[in-house]
Amino acid sequence: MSNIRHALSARRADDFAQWYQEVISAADLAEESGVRGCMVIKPWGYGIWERIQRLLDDRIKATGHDNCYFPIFIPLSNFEREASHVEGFAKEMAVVTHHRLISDGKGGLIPDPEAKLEEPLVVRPTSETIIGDAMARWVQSWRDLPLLTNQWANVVRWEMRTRMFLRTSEFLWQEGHTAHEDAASAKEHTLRMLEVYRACAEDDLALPVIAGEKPENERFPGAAETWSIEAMMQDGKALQAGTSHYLGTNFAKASGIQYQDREGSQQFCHTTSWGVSTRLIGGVIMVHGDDDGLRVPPAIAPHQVIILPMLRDKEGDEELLAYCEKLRAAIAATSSLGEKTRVLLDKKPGKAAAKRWDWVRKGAPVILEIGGRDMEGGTVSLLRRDRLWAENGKPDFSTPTVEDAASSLPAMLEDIQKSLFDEAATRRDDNITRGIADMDALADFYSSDKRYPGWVEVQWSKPTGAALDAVVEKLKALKLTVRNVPVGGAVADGTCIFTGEPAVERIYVARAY
RNA sequence: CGGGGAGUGGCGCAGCCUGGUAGCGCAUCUGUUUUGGGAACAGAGGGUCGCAGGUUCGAAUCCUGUCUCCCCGACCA
Repeated sequence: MSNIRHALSARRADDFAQWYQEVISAADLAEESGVRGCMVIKPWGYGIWERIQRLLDDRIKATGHDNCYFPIFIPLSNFEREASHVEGFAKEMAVVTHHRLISDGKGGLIPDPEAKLEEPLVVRPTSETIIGDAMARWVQSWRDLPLLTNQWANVVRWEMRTRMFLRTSEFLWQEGHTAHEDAASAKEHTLRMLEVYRACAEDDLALPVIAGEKPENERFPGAAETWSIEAMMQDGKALQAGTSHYLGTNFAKASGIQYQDREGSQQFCHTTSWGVSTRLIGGVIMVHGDDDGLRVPPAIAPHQVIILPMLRDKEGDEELLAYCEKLRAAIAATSSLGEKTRVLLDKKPGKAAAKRWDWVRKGAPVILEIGGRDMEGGTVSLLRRDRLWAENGKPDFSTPTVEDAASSLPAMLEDIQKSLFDEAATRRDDNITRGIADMDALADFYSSDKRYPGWVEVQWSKPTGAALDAVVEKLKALKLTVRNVPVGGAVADGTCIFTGEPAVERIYVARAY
């Protein structure tokens, strides 16, 4: 429909990167801060994060974890303990070296040379080492295990190239840290939390994901196994939306997390860690956004229903507002998706028709416009954000009675939640290609189209070490990466696309964020 | 961190080459007329041109440095 007047100026199909940025500003999610790589998360964006937090926190607590809070500063000597961890993060650390400023004599301030810290503090890029320190104190006996903790925090990684929500120098996340008696129980827990992430992504954020194990070269620094959930964006690229790590005894040995077992001998714990971040919001944008802005899945929408009275600055406005308030209360008394329906009566001055587009861009799931004639007829003008346009190229309003609107909203919100997921899942499934059996075909596939053709499932022999490095190089030439080996994926029955050896498993390769 | 591009009222831009202390559109405010739908007209407010130095009688404009953003690359749970 070329006659549709969209709410954004950028089009997904023309310039996905520019469109992404326009959604963030048009939906009022976040803005630049003036500090490199750091953003201000605005109320609508932060409200979405709070919803994600609430729902995920419930899931984390339901699996037996307690929340804690650890310091943002980690003593350098503490951070140094795990060698591969250091190697992985050393290049992107913020370091605190002074604790006082003095005048530079020119009206400015400089760190006081007299106030240099004896031991620098690093700003946490993740908290394995400092939490490991605590675990070493907290765990004495097998009776203390498993130790299941989580924290909600900010972390800092000095990234070379940043993008709002997807990769920022400072970001908000949740990091779970657990200690277990043995490898089997720690691995089991790693997968349990991966499943929690899958459920949260799919059921709460309506993001279809593929859960699986990352290849050796993509492991978290210091991990024995890294698992991820991967989501497909509308440009066909993959986004790692969450990770869960089995850390073996690497951090236990580095931090001295030991316990006395049932036989009375000292054992090292097997630990896990897992996290998801504000990057999820970037995923929601790139999966559910359209040419009119964001579409927020109802489960994570700060406001699910917006009531817009068509005020005219005349007598009658008060009566209209009272009518709207009554409807607001009726909707607020209903439950949707297992919680009280979140409805906002937007009384802000201004024309309803103009305010409507602000809420369209923000992606509120349902907008109810109510004018004098609606009030007389006992109806509302209802707009579903997931089905915005009618055949005639105009907003597709329906006009149920107020009673029907209020009573049908819970089911409608559930339907929107489901339809956003189904739309994304269909798109993902349509863009996974199978049956490519050699590198030439793979290269052709990814060079045949200007747009990203999505993901490809290939079979491989699971090379390690130098052989894996060679595979990574081959893929890199095509700007591709191995995403993961899906949990419960079909068994291999062919030869490795990279080495020609018998394949042992099927993997997804894709371009990625 | 390398290559390229850009920073001028809230947003999007022109002006810069050929120095003479800012302009357009949208938005905002006021008024009028309208209004079942992303209003029209008129008027008004708002910017020391990212920041710091330098050249000059005079700098948005020229020079140097620096910060931030965007794209590509390298890097990256």
